[in-house]
Amino acid sequence: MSSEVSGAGARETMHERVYRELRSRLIGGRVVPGRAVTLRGLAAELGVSPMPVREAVNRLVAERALVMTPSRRISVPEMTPERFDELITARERLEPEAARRALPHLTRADVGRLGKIDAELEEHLRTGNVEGYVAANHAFHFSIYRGSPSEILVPLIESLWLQFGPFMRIVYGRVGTTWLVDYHEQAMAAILARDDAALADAIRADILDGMRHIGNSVFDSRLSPGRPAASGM
Amino acid sequence: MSSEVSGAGARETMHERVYRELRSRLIGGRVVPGRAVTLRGLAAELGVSPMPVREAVNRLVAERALVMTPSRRISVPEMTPERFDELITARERLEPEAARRALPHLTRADVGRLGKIDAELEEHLRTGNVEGYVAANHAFHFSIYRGSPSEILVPLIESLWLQFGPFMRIVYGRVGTTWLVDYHEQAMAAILARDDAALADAIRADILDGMRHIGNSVFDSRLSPGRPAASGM
DNA sequence: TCCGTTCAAATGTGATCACGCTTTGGGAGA
DNA sequence: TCTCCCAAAGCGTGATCACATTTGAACGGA
Repeated sequence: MSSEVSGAGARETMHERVYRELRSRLIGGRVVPGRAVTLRGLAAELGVSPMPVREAVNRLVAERALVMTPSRRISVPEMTPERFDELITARERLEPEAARRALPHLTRADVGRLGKIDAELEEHLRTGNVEGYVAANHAFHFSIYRGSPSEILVPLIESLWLQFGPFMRIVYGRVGTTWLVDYHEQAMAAILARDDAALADAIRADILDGMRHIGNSVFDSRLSPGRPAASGM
Repeated sequence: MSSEVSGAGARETMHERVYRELRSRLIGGRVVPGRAVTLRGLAAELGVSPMPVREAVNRLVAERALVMTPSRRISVPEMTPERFDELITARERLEPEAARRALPHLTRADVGRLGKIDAELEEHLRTGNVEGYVAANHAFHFSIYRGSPSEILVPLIESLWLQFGPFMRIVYGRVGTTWLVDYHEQAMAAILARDDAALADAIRADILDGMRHIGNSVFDSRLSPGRPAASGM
């Protein structure tokens, strides 16, 4: 009778709270790649003991959202061209399929919500609000994917976004938020038309076009998906 | 100077050892879905304190190889038709791509090794050695995928196999190990021919054919990939 | 015989501490 | 001024304990 009615032992643990906080920072690009983090430091910052932080960080390391150096130090992973290329590929393979599977469950009302999110997204783009844009883009994609209850595909995709997050920050700081080709509207139209192939294509195009644009601007071009850069590193 | 030359702090932690042990049990199907596991129980069984077990189990929960009930009890997840279908889809989307990317790095010597693994695999099939078969099949696929150093795709695929493992045990116990259509030889031929499309097709066929056969025999047929079963649960 | 209550055992969670290793910063020597 | 070295601080790891909650079975009443 404290505050929740759920009753069925659904109380949130502290390490879950910490996990969600760190995750939100990562997806929102509010952490700097390469920066080292420490259990005691995070614990002090979040006002908890090192213990829950340990569990949350361990989980993020397992999801490859954080990395551990050979000397067991924790840090936000740097993006390499190879990693970037693999992430694009994984997104391009999984997200259109997730969208296709969600389509039968998406209603006209869902499209309405997507339209609102997309409007906010463009507003953030106009005002140069990077964090807002990233959050809205995340919301747009996962509002689609989560249409179908998924235990595998959507968590997999979330882990990919988690790995992209810290990189996005750098990217948008560098690229600005200018290009904007609107595959989101194509996606919404495809949902209304119940056309799963068109929806998958719109998602695929959104990923490939956006990511390639970002990758080229950061990694000195010449990074074509499916054909790894032959250079060392 | 103790035993390893690496020197650079590469010593293995206890929770890593526990993680690898549990992981091996899961992939090898040496655990029973639905069975509850406890930290103290595992700790006693493995001769360590509950602490490293806690970290290993948390990691496996993060990878969805174990699940946590709402009342925070740990157990090996049961397979549902929906989960099964999603796992097939994820494998079918990721593994051919991983193979395609590995192809440029695979040598004739690698194919030789694959041939040896495949021979062992068929021997295990003949003698009805389920664990041996599962291990050999795992070795075959990942010997291909790991041709290319991968930080994203291969770990993703490993997590999928981890989720399949406990199910396989039941499956092979029920189906026997009879059907055996050899896409593995097609894969090896494709590697020798440097034909990435053919390699991807062989992997895809191996996955879809094998998995659909298994799924049909366990889930009372009528489960076609990409078209979720409409029944409740 | 069946169902509800109760109570002890067992569970995951979080805190705290000790340990070995790595990092780092300052001082001694050239 | 530069280099080397050593000591102190800081790190992740693992052990142990207290605690709230959950489980499971014995018990008593209908």
